[in-house]
Amino acid sequence: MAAGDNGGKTRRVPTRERILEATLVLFNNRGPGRVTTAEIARTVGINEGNLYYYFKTKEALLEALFKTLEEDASAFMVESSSNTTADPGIYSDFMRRWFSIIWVHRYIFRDLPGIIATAPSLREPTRALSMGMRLVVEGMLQQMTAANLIDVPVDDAPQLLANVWIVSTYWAVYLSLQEGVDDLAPEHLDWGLKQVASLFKPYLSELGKGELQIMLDRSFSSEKVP
Amino acid sequence: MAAGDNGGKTRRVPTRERILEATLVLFNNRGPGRVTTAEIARTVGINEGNLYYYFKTKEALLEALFKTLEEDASAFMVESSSNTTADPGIYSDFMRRWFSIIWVHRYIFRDLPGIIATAPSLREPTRALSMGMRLVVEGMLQQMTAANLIDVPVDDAPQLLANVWIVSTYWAVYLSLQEGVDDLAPEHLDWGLKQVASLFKPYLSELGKGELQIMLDRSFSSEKVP
DNA sequence: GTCTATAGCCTGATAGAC
DNA sequence: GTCTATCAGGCTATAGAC
Repeated sequence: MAAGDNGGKTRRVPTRERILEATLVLFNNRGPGRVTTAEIARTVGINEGNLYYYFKTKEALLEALFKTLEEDASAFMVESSSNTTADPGIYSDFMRRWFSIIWVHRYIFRDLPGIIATAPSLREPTRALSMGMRLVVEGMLQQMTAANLIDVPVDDAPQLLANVWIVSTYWAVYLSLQEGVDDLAPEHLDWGLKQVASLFKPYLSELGKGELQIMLDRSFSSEKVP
Repeated sequence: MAAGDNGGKTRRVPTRERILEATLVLFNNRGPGRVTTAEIARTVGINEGNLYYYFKTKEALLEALFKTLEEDASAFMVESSSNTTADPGIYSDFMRRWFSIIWVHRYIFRDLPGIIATAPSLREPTRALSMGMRLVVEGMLQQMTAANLIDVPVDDAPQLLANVWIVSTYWAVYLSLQEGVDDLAPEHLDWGLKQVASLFKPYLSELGKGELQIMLDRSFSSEKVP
């Protein structure tokens, strides 16, 4: 076995990726504004100059991280919109997956105006993401309507869609304030999911209510969330 | 007329107050993290050292500003909970006033975790404020229920209350992203009010729906908002 | 191509002299 | 009430080792 060959035993994670992973954790904990490049380097276990080798600026780091969100989100959107099965369970899965994505990239939503201020290049991409998600939720609503799971008056739909976005992105911040939760743990996803579900609840049919219960019973807490 | 005497013509605003006013504007525009003490001093038209004379640290400035929010909020809470009239219009007024307060102090809610990080002394007060408001909204709900304006199942109430808080504090951030609104103008209050109202809408009685319409018709845009 | 060591530059909060 | 000095810390950059 040659030197440098690891025989498929210890797949060495490339430094670039390790940087992105560590940065994501740090950002999620304290927000980009309160994390220094020195700290990132220290956490990864590399030199600050080496960090510079991969990402010339902090903005470049933010952009690279945002790209991973975009990848997660667009993969998700494609799957969601291509769905045609009649199984009502997909709506539960839909919400749960979207919630996981939000959770993983939650630093973004903590102070969006602040992030855009330091990385103006992210302004349009964030808007596009938000618009895209709105369309997906809209499509989901239409399918649910067709499946007799829900009935939302046309007049109420726009506000409902906006509220879904607001609550699904800001429940984490609310929790940290109201409940005094500092380190948001995966089990709090349950709480957030319930909040978003409650927005739909008044409009659900009996069938829809049963489906909702199924979703809430599959607790996040019992799963491994990355 | 003696020097320094202004003859009651130009009531001189104390420097301390001018600092607080200017800081509020700056914070609302860009968030405390992106406003420097130097800029505050420049805006007020005083020296940075003079600013230091009134507020030893940036944290002290945040605390003083928060106190003004507390004053607004507690005055509001007292009035709200002491109300006993049967006029359904008070619920409209209630929401409109609370919304005004949120608007005036909106910098607080932009990155609450960040603010608490730089001013840990605000941790408990912010929690207390949130809890207090929850109680007030809860009381309002009970009154509305008694007045046959609304009927919220007991199971739904907790989530509804949390969503009211989340949407009423984060609609502004949503707007700046989704609509690309940078400088949030008072007329956007209408939009936010509609969002919060839509949370109650499915639970309203016919009487309640009429009342809701009255509230929305009194547009913020046509008023002077401080 | 990957990484370390170190330094320069700049901003911003604080403090004490006036 | 004002001005200037100090001090810390963060981001960026370069030279050179592996």
